[in-house]
Amino acid sequence: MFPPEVAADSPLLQHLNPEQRAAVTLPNEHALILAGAGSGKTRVLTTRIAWLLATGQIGPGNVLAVTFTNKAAKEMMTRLQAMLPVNVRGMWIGTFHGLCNRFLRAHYKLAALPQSFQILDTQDQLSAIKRLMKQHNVDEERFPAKETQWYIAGAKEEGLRPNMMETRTEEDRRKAEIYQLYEEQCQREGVVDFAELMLRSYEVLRDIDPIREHYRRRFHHILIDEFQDTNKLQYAWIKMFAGSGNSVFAVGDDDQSIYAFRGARVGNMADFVREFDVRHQIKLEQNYRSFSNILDSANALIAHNKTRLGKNLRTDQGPGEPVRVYEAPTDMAEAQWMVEEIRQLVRDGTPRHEVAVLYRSNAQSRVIETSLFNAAVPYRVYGGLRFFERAEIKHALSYLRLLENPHDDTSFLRVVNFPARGIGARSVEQLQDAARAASCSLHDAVHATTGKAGANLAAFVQKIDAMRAETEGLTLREIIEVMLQRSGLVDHYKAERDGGDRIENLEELVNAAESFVTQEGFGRDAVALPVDELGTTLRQSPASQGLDPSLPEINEPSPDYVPPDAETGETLSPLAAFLTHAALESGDNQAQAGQDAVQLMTVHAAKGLEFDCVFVTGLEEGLFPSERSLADYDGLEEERRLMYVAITRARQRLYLSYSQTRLLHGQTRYNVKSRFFDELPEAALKWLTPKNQNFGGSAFGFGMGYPSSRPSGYSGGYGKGDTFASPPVPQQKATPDHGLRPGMQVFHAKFGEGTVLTLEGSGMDARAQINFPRHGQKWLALSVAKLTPVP
DNA sequence: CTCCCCATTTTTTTT
DNA sequence: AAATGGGGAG
Repeated sequence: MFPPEVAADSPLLQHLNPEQRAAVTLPNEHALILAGAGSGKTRVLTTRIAWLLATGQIGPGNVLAVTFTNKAAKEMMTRLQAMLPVNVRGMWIGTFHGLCNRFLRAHYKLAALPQSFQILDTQDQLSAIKRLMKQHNVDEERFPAKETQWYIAGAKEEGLRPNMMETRTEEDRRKAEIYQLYEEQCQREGVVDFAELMLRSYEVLRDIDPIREHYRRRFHHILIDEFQDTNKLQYAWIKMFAGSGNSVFAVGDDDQSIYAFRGARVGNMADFVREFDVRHQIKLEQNYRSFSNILDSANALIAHNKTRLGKNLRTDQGPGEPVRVYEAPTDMAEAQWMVEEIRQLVRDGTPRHEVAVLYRSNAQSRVIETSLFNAAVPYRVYGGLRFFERAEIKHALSYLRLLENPHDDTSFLRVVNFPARGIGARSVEQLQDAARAASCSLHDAVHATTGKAGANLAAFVQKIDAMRAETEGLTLREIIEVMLQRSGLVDHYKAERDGGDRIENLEELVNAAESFVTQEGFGRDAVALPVDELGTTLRQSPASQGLDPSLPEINEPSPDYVPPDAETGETLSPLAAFLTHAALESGDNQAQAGQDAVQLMTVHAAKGLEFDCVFVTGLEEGLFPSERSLADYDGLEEERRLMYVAITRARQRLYLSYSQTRLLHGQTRYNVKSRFFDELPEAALKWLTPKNQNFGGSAFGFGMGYPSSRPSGYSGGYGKGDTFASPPVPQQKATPDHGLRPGMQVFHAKFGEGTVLTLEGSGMDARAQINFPRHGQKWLALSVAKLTPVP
């Protein structure tokens, strides 16, 4: 082991600025790195690990690195792998939940879980709660299942068990009681929810001294990404690992804390500094992403927040282009303008995937999609259903889970009558009664049922059991293929009108399993890693750690590798491992990846990403900031941070737009521009409206003058014979009877000749937006204004 | 058991 | 406007 100074010129440190280098080479003490947007946060984190390994200070087994998302974990491993010939697979790098899963599999006995416990995702949890409440006659009016779910998850994230819940009112007592029953049900069925993964691990660490001590001896360095997003339980969990002699390296940005609504506590940063007596705080303020007009806007905006640790981004890049601001009369016009702008960007050479359209809420994507679609601009929407959350996939997974564990009642109920096999609510109810009476699983209770219903149930159970026998010893791929056929899922979807997509997804499931087997090494050459007395994997002896080039190359990092049982060497079946993988990593959102497409997503989803050109849309009071956040001050500050995140996504060009009116919940809402505009530096902005409209020459305003491929022009619906059937095509109202069309020349007594831009409303409410060359753009009520068409 | 109609409800999301 | 969920009818 050599002192850090010796390696000060290490190639690892070459491309780091002084602050980054300082962070990477910090001594073994607790540290907080305040990493602004685009300041090279991931790079510092990964290089820190590489540095610790390369200088021989520690071995791969001594690192615990935690992230929130699988994507971040994977990226960390891939980058680390690129820096050092180290086996990242044996290292504890992963998501909070992934690592907890690994921990619980290793210590499943101490955690009082079956080795092959399965994980309930949010959907599963909700249906488990509904089932439980029904069974115990809980009034769903008084205790909606969703709220109960929220209550339970919230409690667990605070580290609270049912007996620790507040029971001052009758209602509190009832809720705690339901929570208790839920816990018992999960335990009985051998399943855990996401929060339980964390809480259970935490409790094992807290209560079992040798385990805690073992891990404390082992993990010399604990690194946490996105620390500002940790909740109370996650922070407590980290504290369990941080014994004397260990150092916690927390990286975060309080200005990018946008998940308070789901329990994240920015306060953890201050608590960490206080409780760990953190002496090393490093701010990474050098931004490598954006030009200064963009950064100045971000800085000026976020300066309006009162509760900040304080940080200001700077860049060496010049001012760059101004931030462009656009005001549209309607949400459709906003979208139309944006599409035109995007087409121009693409013509000027910007790749489409470098253009992002951000919005506050998912509902806003529809109008934008329509415009993009009508203009035939390829786009990709992030968000919505993920692969493993699709109904047909969940059904398939339920069958697979029943093969693995027949007592998984959630899965049992999901597929007992899917595809339909004559087992209705009544039969299921009877079965549930029988199961409760005998306090056994639904599967085991089937014997007790009688009659025609009983026969159907028996046939179902028999089918599952036969399937289990039949798939014995088969590969994962074969198991899934057999299941798809025997369950009747494929036949069912084949018979369905538009079941084609679903069949495709089911086939995709086979592929997913196949690549899972290859990646995880669950196939032929699965090698059990050596295991120490406590069941944790030890990669190599300390002497050989770190730089051994003879280590085998690993093709793909594996975020959810689980060690085999310490005593028996028993390891998870590929099937059980795959099911865990499916629950922990719900898969990509939408297919059609690879295509060069404009990226549409919420601001939340954009966190951590960057693009050459970014459109932030719908910047209106009530929408962004959202009206639900305006009630309290913290809410507004979080919205502002959200806006900060949005702005800092842009590298070169940033557009901010809003609309005077917007169709929301089927009603036109009139909005004022967002207060955030008042918080941006005027010098960095360029208003495209109203002063600077580009109507000259073409005589067409926004949206007009469409390419000949789409003759219908703006207000798309006026075009007849629309052949673009599938994606979202909004319903357009019938042509109003005032006889005006966008693009028409009209004459007004006072304003003279002008061009009709937009038409709104009908009958007495009909309005037109008209551009008069000498008077600018006007909105006129058609019932009042006297307009004559100019031939 | 299935189908259809009516009523309700709309932030943000990862694991 | 649209999607979801529950209840009632066939």
